[in-house]
Amino acid sequence: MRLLEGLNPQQRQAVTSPPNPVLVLAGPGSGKTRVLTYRIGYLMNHFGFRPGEIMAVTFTNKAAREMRGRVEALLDSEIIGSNRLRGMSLGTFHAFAARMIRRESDSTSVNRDFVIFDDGDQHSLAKKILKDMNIDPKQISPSKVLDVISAAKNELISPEVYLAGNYFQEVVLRVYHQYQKELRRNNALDFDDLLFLAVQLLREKEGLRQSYQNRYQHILVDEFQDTNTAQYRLIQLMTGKDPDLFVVGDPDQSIYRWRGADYRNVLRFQEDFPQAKTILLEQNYRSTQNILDAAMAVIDMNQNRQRKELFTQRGAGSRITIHEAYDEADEANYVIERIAMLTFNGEVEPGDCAVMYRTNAQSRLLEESFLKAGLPYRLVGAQHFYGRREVKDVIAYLRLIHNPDDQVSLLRIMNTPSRGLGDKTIATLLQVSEAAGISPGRALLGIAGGTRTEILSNFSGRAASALVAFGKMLSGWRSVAAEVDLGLLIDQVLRESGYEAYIDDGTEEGEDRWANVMELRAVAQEFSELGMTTFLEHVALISDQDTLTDEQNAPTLLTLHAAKGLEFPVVFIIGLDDGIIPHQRSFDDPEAMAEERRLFYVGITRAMDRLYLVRAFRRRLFGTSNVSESSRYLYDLPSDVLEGDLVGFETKEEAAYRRKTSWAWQSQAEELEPAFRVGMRVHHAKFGEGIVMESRVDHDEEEVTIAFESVGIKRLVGSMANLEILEEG
DNA sequence: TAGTCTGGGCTTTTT
DNA sequence: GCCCAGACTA
Repeated sequence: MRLLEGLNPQQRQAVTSPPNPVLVLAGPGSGKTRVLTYRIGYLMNHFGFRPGEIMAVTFTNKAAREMRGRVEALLDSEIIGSNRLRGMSLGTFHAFAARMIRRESDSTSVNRDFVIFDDGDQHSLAKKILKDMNIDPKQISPSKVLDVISAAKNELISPEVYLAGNYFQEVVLRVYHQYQKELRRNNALDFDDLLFLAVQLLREKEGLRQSYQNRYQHILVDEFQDTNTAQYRLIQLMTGKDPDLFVVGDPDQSIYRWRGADYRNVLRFQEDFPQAKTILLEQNYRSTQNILDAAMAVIDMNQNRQRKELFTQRGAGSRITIHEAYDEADEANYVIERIAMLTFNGEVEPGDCAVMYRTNAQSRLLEESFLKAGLPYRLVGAQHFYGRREVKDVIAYLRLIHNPDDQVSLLRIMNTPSRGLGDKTIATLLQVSEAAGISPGRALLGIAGGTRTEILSNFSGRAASALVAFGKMLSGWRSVAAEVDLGLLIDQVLRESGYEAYIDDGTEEGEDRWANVMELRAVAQEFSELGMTTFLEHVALISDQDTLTDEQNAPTLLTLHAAKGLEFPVVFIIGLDDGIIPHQRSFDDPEAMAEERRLFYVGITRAMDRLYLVRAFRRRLFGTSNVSESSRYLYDLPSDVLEGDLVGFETKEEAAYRRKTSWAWQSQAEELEPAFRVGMRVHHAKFGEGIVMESRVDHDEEEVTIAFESVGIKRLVGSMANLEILEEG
């Protein structure tokens, strides 16, 4: 069969397995997407299954899109023939669950217009609940509580069965109850609810379960190591007596434990399906052998794992460069210089390069250096498009039009832009609508329609007319929403709400914001035919990765987490200092430490040709600059695949000695003799007289902290400030 | 009701 | 050192 020609023996074995449970342990770059797509093709082509009988689940929209494209290409190609993809379920767990719930909404606590609450919505809800319970959010943070609630939901623990063992958990339990109640009142679900509810539906409704089991004869799961209990259960409930389950994953790349993912589901799978065949994919098509050797040396230090011997036919390739910069600014500059050099020689394109880091905060200096050098870059994550205030505002307007019970959206935009509906008016509205047993959004509509005069009587003249005006606006939008397409609706909302004037205020920032709103409008326009429900679901389930495009030929900046699943010819991993990689927060938890190692492994294995591991001798953390230690992982790398200034010339002990004496840097950056001492009286042209509180020599600058009599404490650069010493102190 | 001040906290964030 | 949220003030 020609379909199988391009596959290696292990891939072929996986693709052609009889329709029984199969577990594919796929090393990085081993062609796992290829195996999945070919498996789908083989199921149809060889076994003759219809696309409607097949379900393939991924974790990200991007992965789903990619797989769809590749299956389509395979089907379109001469290998298989005509396009027969119609009817196949191919998407994320959450999208699949949302569709099921929408269809079965009659048996749930929400109706089919439900909205999906994102992190921000969840946060404001949790905060409100804590406030209502008279709990200081500084004592117990809403996000911590939400984390625990999320973890419970991932483990399929409802508030009814949640067991509280201490005061904090008591609070969690009470918030959890209230939180679910509020979600219901908002006709909303959070991400975790989607999975939980889908599991509940399948569990409780035998007919439904039967029909799903009958429909989906073949289930394929990508990134299986990232499944949580709810997702595992969902898959289990979907498989009938004679399951054909094809799961692909790599426990070594499990980096989302803290989100409930449990790579032990791989072991559970082997227990639950003892007949399952396990296939190892070890041949790598991405990286050079040096990179693979480094990766294996790192990951092999983890215990209790199935080892994979990664190999490639690409040859040894370049050595891995280890570089120690002086400090984080120097680190950023090194990366940019290197990229400039590589691209100048024409060896690589700027877009071939990626810079990876452990924490988002590390991107700032990189960005600054890129800007200073006048070079473009692409940043993944952080303030992504759909997280921007103006985008969320407009979406909130749409959500409210779609679902007037959505109180979180209402509160977000009710007075944005300000229209005379202050805190007091809003608080009263919430109170009286609750007393009337309706949502505040419905109350507003009632007021505007003149049917709720008793509610209106609670407000003074000015507030009342503002409420009526807003209610009329909302009800007007609701009636046109059914008639005009999304783009026109958005235009009308922006105009009538005053949002256009509010955001496009003539400043440069305002222009940017307005451009974002127009961008959103363009996306909405594309959804005009599919409708508001689909559009809102799309924006709720979208992620950072989805907005990553290849348009711009520029280096990519991203976290190690965001890098999973991607590959680049040239990779820089920065911040290889103990405390950053591995992160100090993980130090006291062996499981977390194992995950840090996997994270580094993921980073290494993104590189195709060149890998740079960079660290800083000095690093500023929480404001103070400290001498930092090399990441412990650097010592695990085999020296014969390395080159650079940290290789071969020192052991751990020598490194420790060097740090203590810091001789290495004294030659490069001559330590400045401090000119100012604590207690000195000084005079400054503008600030007048003051006393030196602190003086710190950092690299080639002296930073002096001075308490001025007139303006208070200022921090100045000694050589620049033109300070006159009045008294030696 | 909007701008300014202060204090705490600070990892990752597929959906 | 920097950002965000909530308090405070004009």
